[in-house]
Amino acid sequence: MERLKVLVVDDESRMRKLVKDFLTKSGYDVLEAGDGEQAVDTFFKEKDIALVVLDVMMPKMDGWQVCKEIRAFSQVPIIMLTARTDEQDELTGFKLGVDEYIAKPFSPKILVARIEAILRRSGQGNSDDTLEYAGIIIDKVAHQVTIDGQPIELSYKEFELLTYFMENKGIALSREKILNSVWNYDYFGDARTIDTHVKKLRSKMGEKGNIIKTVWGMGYKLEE
Amino acid sequence: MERLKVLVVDDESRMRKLVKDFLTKSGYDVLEAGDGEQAVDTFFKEKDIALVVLDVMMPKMDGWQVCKEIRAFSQVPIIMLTARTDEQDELTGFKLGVDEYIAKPFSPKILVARIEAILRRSGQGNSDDTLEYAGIIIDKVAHQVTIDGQPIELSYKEFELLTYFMENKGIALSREKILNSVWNYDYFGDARTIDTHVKKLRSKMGEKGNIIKTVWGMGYKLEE
DNA sequence: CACTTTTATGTAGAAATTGTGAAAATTACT
DNA sequence: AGTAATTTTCACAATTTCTACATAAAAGTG
Repeated sequence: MERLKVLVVDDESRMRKLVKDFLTKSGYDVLEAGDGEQAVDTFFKEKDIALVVLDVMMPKMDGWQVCKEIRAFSQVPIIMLTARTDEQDELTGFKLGVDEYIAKPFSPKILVARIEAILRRSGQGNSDDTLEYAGIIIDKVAHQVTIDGQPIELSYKEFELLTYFMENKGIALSREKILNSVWNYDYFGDARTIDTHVKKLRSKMGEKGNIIKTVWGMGYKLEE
Repeated sequence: MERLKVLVVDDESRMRKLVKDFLTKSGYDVLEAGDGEQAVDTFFKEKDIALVVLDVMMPKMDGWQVCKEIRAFSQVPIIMLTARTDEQDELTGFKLGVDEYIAKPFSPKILVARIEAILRRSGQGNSDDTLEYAGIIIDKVAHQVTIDGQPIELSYKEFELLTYFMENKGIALSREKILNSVWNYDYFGDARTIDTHVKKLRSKMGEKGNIIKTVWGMGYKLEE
């Protein structure tokens, strides 16, 4: 299991160090940024930051601005730190999609607790863990599929199979290939078991089922 | 190897810059346009744009309109960005021939992934899995043939046969040779079965069918 | 032009492949 | 262990593709 990355943005290096120590001890990988621009740069250079802790008051680019820039591309959870308990700020923050709002000074313990709560809640809401096409949404983390908003129940294999199709839409997949990818490499059974699974998948998918096309003499593919 | 050109259209320059940075890093040549009119101008001035990333909401001319104008002349893949998750929008988009639909905010990583998937699918990706000649495109991976942009349905043997012709265009192929290449070596049936397949191929290819010439007393060839 | 050879085409039956439902085997859950 | 759910196998039906064949059309030959 990989450690989750947290980006800590504050212009005071002492502050960053304190937070970093606590988070590192709690099992996170911590990246630092000393100002807003640096924060945005780091965020988009590193591609899998799980959460951002963001101070409001900073030189060059303040926290609100950083938040906006990040939100234009990402739903990553953001925790805002502010010295003031100004209510107006808090409102602005929620409008921008800030997930939590912690007033300085705060205890590092609380910060860690909040971070863990948020990550648990969002299921480490990495949007790369979802596949979407033609009204079919696959949530790999929750192991859940919805079609046009309606959740459908799939068995493990069915889920794996549909995921494989979605990850390779438009590509004709031979039974051999499917077996090697979805089944374990040590499977030596009948390839026709795929047919059966495709049949069940199609029927469970209702009228969307016909998106899985038969490529005669070859295998199957998910239509584009 | 030449870099593929991607046109990014958005009225926010900050947004364009971020997308551009990512795409440039991923090996694409990025052109920018700040509004719809500029987008259309740029698209038709540059003649080999491989893909367009298009924001819906823009001044002067919105994304749908730009899409229409481009589609009137070109089948270039289009990715639409929209802030709204309005389903109606999505429907309109697909009717206009939008290839992908990404809701803002999104992660640049996803955008790049989608772009690469689309280019790979449309065969423009840097792969030798596609054959192209005279408006006929064979996508070996998808096991799919398009003629002047229109996909046509071929059976397994027909697909193999056309692929063989395309790989040997301009070369007169004896029935013997064709049998040995397209059919299994243990085939001992009538060589005249090729005639039947050629007939079906020609008819399925419509007026492009006559590109397969008869070499009297010898076999067939794909005209060069 | 008559004649031979070769190719084109339509059709029907053969062969191959996939769809389907049910039963058997395996796995997961109390 | 007992039960339910899932996965796999299997047999046969349905479908698609392939091939053979008969006849028509076209091309070459003298």
